[in-house]
Amino acid sequence: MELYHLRTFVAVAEEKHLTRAAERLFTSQPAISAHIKALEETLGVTLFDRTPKGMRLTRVGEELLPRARQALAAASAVMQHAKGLQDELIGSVRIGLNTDARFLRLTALQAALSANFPRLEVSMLTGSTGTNVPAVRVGKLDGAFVTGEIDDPTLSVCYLCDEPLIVAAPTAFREQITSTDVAALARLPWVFTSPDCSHYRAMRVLFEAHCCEPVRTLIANQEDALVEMIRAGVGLGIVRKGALPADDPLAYELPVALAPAPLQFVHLKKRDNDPVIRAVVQALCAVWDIGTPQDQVREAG
Amino acid sequence: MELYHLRTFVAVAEEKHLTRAAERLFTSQPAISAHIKALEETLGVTLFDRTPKGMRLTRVGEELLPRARQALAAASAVMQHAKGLQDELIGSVRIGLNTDARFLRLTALQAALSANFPRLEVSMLTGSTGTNVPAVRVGKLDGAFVTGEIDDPTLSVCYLCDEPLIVAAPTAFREQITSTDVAALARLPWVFTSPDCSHYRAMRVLFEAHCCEPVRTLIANQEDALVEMIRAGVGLGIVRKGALPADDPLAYELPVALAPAPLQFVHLKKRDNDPVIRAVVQALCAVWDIGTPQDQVREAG
DNA sequence: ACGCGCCATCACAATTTCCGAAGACGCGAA
DNA sequence: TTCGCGTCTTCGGAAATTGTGATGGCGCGT
Repeated sequence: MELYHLRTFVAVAEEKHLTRAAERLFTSQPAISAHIKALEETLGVTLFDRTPKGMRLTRVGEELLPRARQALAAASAVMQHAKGLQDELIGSVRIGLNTDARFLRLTALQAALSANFPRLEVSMLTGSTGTNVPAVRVGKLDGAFVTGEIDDPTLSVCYLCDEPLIVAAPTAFREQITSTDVAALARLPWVFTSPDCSHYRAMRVLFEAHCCEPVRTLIANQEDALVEMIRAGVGLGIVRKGALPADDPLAYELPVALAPAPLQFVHLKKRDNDPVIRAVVQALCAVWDIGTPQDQVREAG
Repeated sequence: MELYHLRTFVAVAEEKHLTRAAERLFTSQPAISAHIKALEETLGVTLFDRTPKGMRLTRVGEELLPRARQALAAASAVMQHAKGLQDELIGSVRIGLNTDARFLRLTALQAALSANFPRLEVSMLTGSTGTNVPAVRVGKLDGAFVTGEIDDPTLSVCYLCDEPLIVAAPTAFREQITSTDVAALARLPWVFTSPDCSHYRAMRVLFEAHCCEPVRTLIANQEDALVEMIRAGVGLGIVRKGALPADDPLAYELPVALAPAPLQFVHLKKRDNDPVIRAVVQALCAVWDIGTPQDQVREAG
């Protein structure tokens, strides 16, 4: 028994004629006849009395008709519900973070997403550029914030802004620091970031340009931890300019030129057309006030 | 969208593998794949995430699954209900009567029918042999009691018993009746039945055998009316033996030999295998204590 | 008696569905 | 890394189902 049997059953019961039911269902009268016959055979009952004036429901048919309608309505409800769902974005998205929430404008992102896609569940998961990239690659994250150049052909990258980086020094070091010559600074203790972190790369670029290697004092991979270490006098470090207040009494910025690091959002390139990804990218573009996603998403490498 | 799409959808959702779902549904795996693909296309949504380990329900799929189950259950309810109905006799049957209820053992017939077929609606409609036969022929009655030979190839006849017929005379006529010679009796007034009635034929047979024609005084086509006329002294008449009490003070039986009239039940021959007809015939056989229906139903003519 | 409308049946065509094989892909073990 | 395994998808052709138009039977009304 299939739905078309029931559709035909109901149509014939309502029209009381195979001919009219056939017209209503845009098919031929023999087809309708066959449907009814097949249905009667599989159900093992007679649904209609055949009269010269048409088809009249049997008592059994009368009992079965409302149930057939109910089955059709249930099937229709599936279609209906699907129709309602097909444009709505439903599902979950896991976004990896690589620095603090405020800098990433997460509240605005969340607001934009929940306004446009109220049924999308968003998970913001802390991490770092170094951990986020492989997580996106293996599907543990749907997308992630990263800093610095990404060189992976399987990823799509969406540029958001440039993060200015600075060399920060503890106020306690002020008298030891006689010049901002990099080679001289390299002899002082430095707070490292883990190789995961994008700042690590900036640091390597800086010192490799001057052919020197700083003393590795401590490793921190969380920006606020890094800043705290610097302020506590553990050593110098590279941080986002925004992470260090201008009037901080315990640390200050050294006038060393550092290339800014680009803040970006990455996701698997093969999911470029995934509606969830498009939704997130669209929200990001609104939050960061950049153009249409198409203009901004470019291939990595 | 057809039911098999939903069946496959539910099976795949439960088995989480096209392969296993295919086994469960006794079909091939590409067929299952096509079902899901077609369903997703018609619904306009993605129901499953394809993973190397199998199929995982999408959030949308999860929302749709219970509704799909509901539709299948509703369809199954139609089947179930039909199964329950297919052996039960449902409908109505109209039976024509040709004489009084007690003689036809109607209470016993009704009891037998309602015991075996509680959902069968039985209508007992008064009439006469002459009106019943055409009513059965055109379908106004499903079956009827008739008396006398029926000569219609479209009807099936079920013999029930012989009705003894008698010539009844008013007690007031006793002195006028000097002999039981039919020709002499024919000169007295007679209460006729209508030509519809089976007794009419008996009367014609009687008088034609003696080449005489009685005086037609009155016509009654209801047996109790007939008896009342006779008892009132209107004339002689032919009645069922049981319709005239042996000790009736107003009428008595004349010793005239009359062939008994067979009481029978007739129905359209083409409905021999109609379950409703079979049910009625079966009940009649039980009530009249005759053999199986097959043995008793014989062709008319 | 005839035409009309209804449904059932038939043979054949159109469509759909199904199947087996081959391909793509990710995963895990060697 | 490479191979084998299991998964789903796709493909072409076969099989089954469904649909079509013509035909016939039947009852009814003109």
